[in-house]
Amino acid sequence: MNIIQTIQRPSLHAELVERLRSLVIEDELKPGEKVPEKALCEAFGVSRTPLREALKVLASEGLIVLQANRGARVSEITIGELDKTFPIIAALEQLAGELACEKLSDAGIANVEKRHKEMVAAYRNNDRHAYFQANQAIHNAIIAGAGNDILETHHRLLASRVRRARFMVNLSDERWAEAIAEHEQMIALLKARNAQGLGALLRTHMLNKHAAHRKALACEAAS
Amino acid sequence: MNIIQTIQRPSLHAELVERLRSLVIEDELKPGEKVPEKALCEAFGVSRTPLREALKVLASEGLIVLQANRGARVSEITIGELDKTFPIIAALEQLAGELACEKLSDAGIANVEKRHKEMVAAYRNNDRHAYFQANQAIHNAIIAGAGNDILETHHRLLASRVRRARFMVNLSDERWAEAIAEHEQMIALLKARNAQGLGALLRTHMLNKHAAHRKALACEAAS
DNA sequence: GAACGTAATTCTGAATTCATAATTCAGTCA
DNA sequence: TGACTGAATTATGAATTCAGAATTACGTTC
Repeated sequence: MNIIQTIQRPSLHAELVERLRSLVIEDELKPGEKVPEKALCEAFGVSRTPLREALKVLASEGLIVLQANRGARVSEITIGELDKTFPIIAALEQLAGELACEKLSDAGIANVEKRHKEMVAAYRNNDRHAYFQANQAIHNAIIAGAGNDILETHHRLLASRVRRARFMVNLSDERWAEAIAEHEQMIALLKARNAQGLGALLRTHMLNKHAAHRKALACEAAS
Repeated sequence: MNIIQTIQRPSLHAELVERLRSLVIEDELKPGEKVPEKALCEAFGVSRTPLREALKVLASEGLIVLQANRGARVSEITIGELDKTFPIIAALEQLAGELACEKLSDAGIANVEKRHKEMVAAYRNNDRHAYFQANQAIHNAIIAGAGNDILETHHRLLASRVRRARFMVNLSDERWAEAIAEHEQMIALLKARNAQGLGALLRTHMLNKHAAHRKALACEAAS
């Protein structure tokens, strides 16, 4: 009787955590905005209990902040927060890169390379959205390739806080080109199974991304 | 009017998260054990609602696992989990070491050194408990010294999952001596403000600790 | 007309209640 | 005796209710 899979109907609160997280990450709920408890309950067709349970989880992840007796607000993403978060993501990606070099199968590497080609194509077509998607997919594939779900979880938590920043910045063309070049190198190092090299590159790649974001934000603040 | 601090009476659920986390980390609730919802409610004198909210948060941290319609259990800490967690902690401590070298004040370094001397004293007296405390304090001081609260949070989450392993292992005398030597080096590098060096040492220190834990666990499993 | 004080309303945190799923246990039959 | 069935009990997930805090609306006073 191992054929039949166990039926799993996810609990309401787990479902709500996912849905709400998406709302925040996809910028449907904007930073600083109050989380409309009642409206969300009606929208999702659930009572307040599971929704509030979900809010507590999101708060522990740092995506929202709870104010005593004043409900929840979507966390503001400040430059200071970016400065704290990017280096951590960089450190985790370094580790992921080292592990992925050892653990990723040849098929897995081929998959990364395929994504990379999609990304380059998107770059050539000036399609920022597709570029972003492919870029995301590559990083996720490497993280997943590390075969460490705890690492993956923490990376996802941190990345989700920073991802919203993409709504705020427009990266320069130079940085875009530079990023492509770094990705080219990544593929090469991955194919060569150069763990230390890939780890180091992923770290600097992320720190470069951080610098680019900082610069873009400073420009926008000035204008 | 910046003098008066805002009065903060922590919400029940926040309080409960802390208390329950302690119960798990201090091994009052043992891995695999069912979390007795009703009993805890009575013990803390609260209703199920805030307690269950706290359980959801703890579950998202990975300290407990929720089984649909079958309540919560304290997560088992497996060797596989240690293998996944230690490298991540090592990577974060590396980063923390690099940052602390730059940001820690001279007074902060002096504090770390003081803790270190306490630790050596505990080592000489063969007082494992005091040693453990001082060791903990040193690592926490370095993490805090990095001045990155997000890094601190994630480190704490990961460390709490591994800390319970200390109830399972008895480290060898050789490893103990080795750890002391590594700590001596740490102080030296910190004083020299050698960021790269300290970072690298913290990482290998943590990986050595991992290896020691692995070895001790393997011995116990064999016996 | 602006500032303050008070009442009404809304919202939040937590307790309670309710429906349902899981577990336990007694009874039946092989 | 032992395995299976089904009722009784218990525990869980979620809705509802309730008390109290915060916000808003309104009236009063200067």
